[in-house]
Amino acid sequence: MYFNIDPKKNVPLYEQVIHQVKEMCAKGILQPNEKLPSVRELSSQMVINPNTVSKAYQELERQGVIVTIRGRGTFISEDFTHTFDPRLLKNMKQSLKQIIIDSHYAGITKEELTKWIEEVYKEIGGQKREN
Amino acid sequence: MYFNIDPKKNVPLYEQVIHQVKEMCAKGILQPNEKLPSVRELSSQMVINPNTVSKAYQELERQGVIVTIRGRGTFISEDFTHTFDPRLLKNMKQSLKQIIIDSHYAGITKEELTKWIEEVYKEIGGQKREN
Amino acid sequence: MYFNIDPKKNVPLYEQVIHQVKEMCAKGILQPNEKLPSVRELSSQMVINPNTVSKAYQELERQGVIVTIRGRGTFISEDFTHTFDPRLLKNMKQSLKQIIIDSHYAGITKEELTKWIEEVYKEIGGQKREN
Amino acid sequence: MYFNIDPKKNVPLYEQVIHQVKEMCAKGILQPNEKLPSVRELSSQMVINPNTVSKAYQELERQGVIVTIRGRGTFISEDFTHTFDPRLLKNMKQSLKQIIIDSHYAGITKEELTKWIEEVYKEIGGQKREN
DNA sequence: GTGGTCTAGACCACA
DNA sequence: GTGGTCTAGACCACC
Repeated sequence: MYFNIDPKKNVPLYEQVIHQVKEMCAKGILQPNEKLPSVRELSSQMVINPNTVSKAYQELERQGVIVTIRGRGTFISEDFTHTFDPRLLKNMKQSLKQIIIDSHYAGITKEELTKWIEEVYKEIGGQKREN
Repeated sequence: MYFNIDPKKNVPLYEQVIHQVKEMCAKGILQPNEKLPSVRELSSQMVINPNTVSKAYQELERQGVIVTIRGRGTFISEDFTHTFDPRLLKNMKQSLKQIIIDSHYAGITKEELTKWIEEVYKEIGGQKREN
Repeated sequence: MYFNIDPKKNVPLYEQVIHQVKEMCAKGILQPNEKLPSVRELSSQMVINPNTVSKAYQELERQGVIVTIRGRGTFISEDFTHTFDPRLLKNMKQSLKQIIIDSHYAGITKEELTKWIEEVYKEIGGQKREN
Repeated sequence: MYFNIDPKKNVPLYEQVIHQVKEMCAKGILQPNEKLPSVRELSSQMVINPNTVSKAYQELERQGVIVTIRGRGTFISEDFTHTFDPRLLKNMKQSLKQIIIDSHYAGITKEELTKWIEEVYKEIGGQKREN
């Protein structure tokens, strides 16, 4: 459980935590039913405010990525169900488009970008969550 | 020159303007040396504050997308030169990774995502900026 | 942390702030990782509008001189990396040429001007930033 | 008489004209008593507004670089006398300091900067105005 | 507490 | 007419 958090980035800390957890799940580093560190543990380990970790956990739970069982702790959820939110899809599509355009302005060719994407899928490929 | 701005989105207004201009340039709707609407014009057209448009224009100029000529107005740059900023590249790569993971969680397959990307490139394909 | 701002000068206030911060960094008065006064603090201290300070800070961050950490404040960067922007170089060269010509018109000899330059380098010499 | 004017620069056009004239004088391209093109001539040659040229000429005359003789035209002044304006000196010194600091941030060493200065003096060296 | 965004409205320099 | 700067004051997200 190593977290890579950079307060200098303009991405909010709590979002970085969310991203990290989701990434580790996708890569299979975190397995379903696995226990996550407590809010206090994680916050002291990362040297950030407990509220920040708490907020991240809440959002992760809202997204169905984790579940907290009162008195027992927080766990990776066993049964992740995709939620087809059309607005979410639209947003992702738009973000993707924006990145493509920006990369285009930065001189990145379609081939390079495709290579990047391949790399990401390779990292998470063997551990595809298919439930 | 139709702009689509949504004040309800959590993306800042001025960034939305930036995105739109860059997208229109990439698609060829805006051609090099073409005049953009004046700050006041665009702001009244979009029903937003002139300062907001101004901020967007200034950032676009910083990125080299447009040039402003004193007392005359703002124009699409004719000579866009890519700047290889390693930090920028890293950020884009990370954003891309995040979108892929999020899309993965939303149940989007690699094939679907690749299709999306193809679509974007098709839109901007014929008008590739090649300087 | 004493700032000298002159609203009567034709140099914009926010640029004066930028210059001052960069000068203090170069002289070693401000050290890497040191915290800068908050936007509100500095603005009330200088009796200028917070937005003006904010604009200066944002530009300084863009230049890599400072970093802002969300909810914590702004700090002098610890790792300043030079960016070789050819346009920037050209501009500086031209400004320099102009000053030399103007000083020439004002009757300043090459020797005097060289002495001025020596003085500036002496001020910042011992504290050279060597990222 | 070739003028190099770039409306895209953030330096006002009329200042660019002033700079050019002064530079050409310093280099000896323009000699004392030499006639300058009329406002109309120059403005049409440069494709800029006559008012802009006029403003430049007025400022040049104020600085004593040129003289206009009603009905005859505008000429490079024969007897240029240095004006020791302490405020002007202070401003130049400050501008110089700022350029040095900025160049320092851009990774330019003292040696490089000195070389730049040498080059400028070499250009204007043989034609030093000493009256 | 921090900075970021936005608005409204003013003034100025430039062309 | 153009964009640039500055102020005053508001609201928000983040920590």
